[in-house]
Amino acid sequence: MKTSSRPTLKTVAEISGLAVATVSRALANDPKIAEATRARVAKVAASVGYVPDRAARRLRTGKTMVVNLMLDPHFEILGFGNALLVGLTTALEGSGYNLVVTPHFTDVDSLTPIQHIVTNRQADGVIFTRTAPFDERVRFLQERGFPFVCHGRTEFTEPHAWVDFDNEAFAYAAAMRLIGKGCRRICAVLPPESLTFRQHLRYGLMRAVRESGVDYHIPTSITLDSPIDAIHDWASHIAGTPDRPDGFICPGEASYLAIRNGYGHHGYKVGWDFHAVAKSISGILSQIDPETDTIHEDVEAAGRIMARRIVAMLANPEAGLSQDLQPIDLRFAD
Amino acid sequence: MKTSSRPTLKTVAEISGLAVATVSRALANDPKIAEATRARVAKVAASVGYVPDRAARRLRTGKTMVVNLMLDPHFEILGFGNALLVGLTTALEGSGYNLVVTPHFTDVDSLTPIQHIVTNRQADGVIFTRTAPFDERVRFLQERGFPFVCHGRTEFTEPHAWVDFDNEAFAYAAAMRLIGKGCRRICAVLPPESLTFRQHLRYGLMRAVRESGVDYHIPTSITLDSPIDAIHDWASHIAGTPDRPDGFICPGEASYLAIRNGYGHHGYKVGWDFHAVAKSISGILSQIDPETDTIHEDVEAAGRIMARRIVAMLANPEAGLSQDLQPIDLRFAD
DNA sequence: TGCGCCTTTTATAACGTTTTAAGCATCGCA
DNA sequence: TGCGATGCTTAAAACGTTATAAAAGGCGCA
Repeated sequence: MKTSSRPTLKTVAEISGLAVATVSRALANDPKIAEATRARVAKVAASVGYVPDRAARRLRTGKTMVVNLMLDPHFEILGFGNALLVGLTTALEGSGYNLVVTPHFTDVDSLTPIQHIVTNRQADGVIFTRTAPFDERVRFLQERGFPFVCHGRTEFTEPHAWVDFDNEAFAYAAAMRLIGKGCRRICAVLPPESLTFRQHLRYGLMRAVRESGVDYHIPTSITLDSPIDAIHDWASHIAGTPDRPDGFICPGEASYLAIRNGYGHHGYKVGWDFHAVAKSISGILSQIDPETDTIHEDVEAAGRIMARRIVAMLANPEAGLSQDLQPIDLRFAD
Repeated sequence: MKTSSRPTLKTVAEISGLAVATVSRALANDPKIAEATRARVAKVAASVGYVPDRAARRLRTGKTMVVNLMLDPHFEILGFGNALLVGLTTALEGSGYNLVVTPHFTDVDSLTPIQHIVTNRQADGVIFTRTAPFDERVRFLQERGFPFVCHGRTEFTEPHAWVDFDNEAFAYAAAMRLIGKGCRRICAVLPPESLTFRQHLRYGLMRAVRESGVDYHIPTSITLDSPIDAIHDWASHIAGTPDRPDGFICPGEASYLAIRNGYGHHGYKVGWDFHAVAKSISGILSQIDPETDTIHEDVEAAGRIMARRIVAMLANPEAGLSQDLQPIDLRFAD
């Protein structure tokens, strides 16, 4: 009758005059428990506001009911970690799973925090971004049979669950758009070699180049991960060269701005003296340069999908590997 | 000798030939355990890679070792949730506390998720943002004696832990800067009445107005939370009126852009036909309009501080209420 | 009546920890 | 020799679950 502490199975059992075990199984909807009993127990449980103890469950069953998001503080501040998080948390809401967020630095020590989670059973599943072609996290989790969904693909032959934006289609569409506007030399700022989607973007660009015979350029001194000032300076420099690109594919909002301003230094105006197609993530670009062509990547949706995927995998370990390529969403002015 | 499953106290006990209880207390550095034994146990534990089971501990002690961040999906996508998250997770790293992120909609149902956490012991402490003058979350947590740190202050007399940016100083400094540039009518886009920092900003503006005798305007039809298009349209409209403001205080990056573009519609150029001081959060503005004056709010630092605060409060419940006003950081061009 | 066979319920034992109270030496001291 | 301290260790219980195995009750049927 301890009214102050929160109700447990025992509380419900005493009230309903049943054994703890019976209550437990009734709440689990075990068909071996009489229908009437189940209903009665459910009512009592609801009336006292019983909610199962996560720790006790976890201790007993070994299931943590936790999904771990590993996020890289280096890149996710200006990146899309936030929208991803919103998608993840909202989709996880009501699933019983908690999302715990752990920092980990993709470049320096990609594996250790994940190993820790796996070997010490800190979560039932893991989610991460910035996937590499031969990502050691993927390799490790696969060989340990630990559930995970990553944002981005790998080049492993063994299939695994992932969600990805169709960057190949993005780059191709962007390039074709630029070509349609009369661009003769197209430049794409790409992510570093270490990330898989660099290749996807490159393929998209190359396909367009091949089909149209236009010239192209891929900078080697900077990447999407470069400090924004570095991209700016590079753009400003190349704008002064005779073979400066007249069309840009910017797979990120910051890189677009840096390039637009770098060119601006030389008096070149976007939409007039050169063109650009940018990937839109936050949607802020439509405020800054409404006339610039963008293709939207819905990162929040990606988060929702990833959350649903991991929950499905955890509910049913036999669930087939889900692979989800988000189609591009063209938002060109006309 | 089960080599496959992870080591427990029992494992360590068997190896070292001691009782489980002894090992537990040795690892807790209980002085009642002989120094030599403690050392030996520590060595064995380390050698087998023992790491205590969170669930068992939580069940036994009642401490969840979880800090819950409630984030509002409505506002944190374009807001500063991400930087906050980075600050929180990095500062929590190694503290033993996990950060779990829960969505909750500040406007519609601010309290329910928090009540759930408190009454069902889902976390040891709570962190949230967008604090209201008489925030019901603060009231609830205070009367339940549940540890929390919020971003932003309240108007309650009872003190509580918070971390906040000095918005009063920001608004004052911004206004003075605008006045120094010759502005005659200063406008500040403020957050909705429901948020405490609206008043701080207003006080800062009013102080500058009083001291300098300049004219001012506070829009009533839009707030910082308005859709960016609404702000844009409002700016575009007011730019066409005879008493349009010639100086803007923008406590957010998006609002700055919306205003700058709204005025741009009428051919008014920022830095020439009107001036603005914006709060810089992501730092992106220095790319977009390098010449515009900004004052930086270091949200990541706020996150770090909040994390450290809550950990301190949890370690020592007697710890005084910590209140932390982040000073402004002027970054004016000259 | 007695036996087996359902259906429904329950006692018990774990899961890995911390804590309480008790145990066991050893020692000083009478 | 006995006896209380002292210093260290430990057995056992508890936290709230779930799973296993067994018990209880009712019913049909010989």
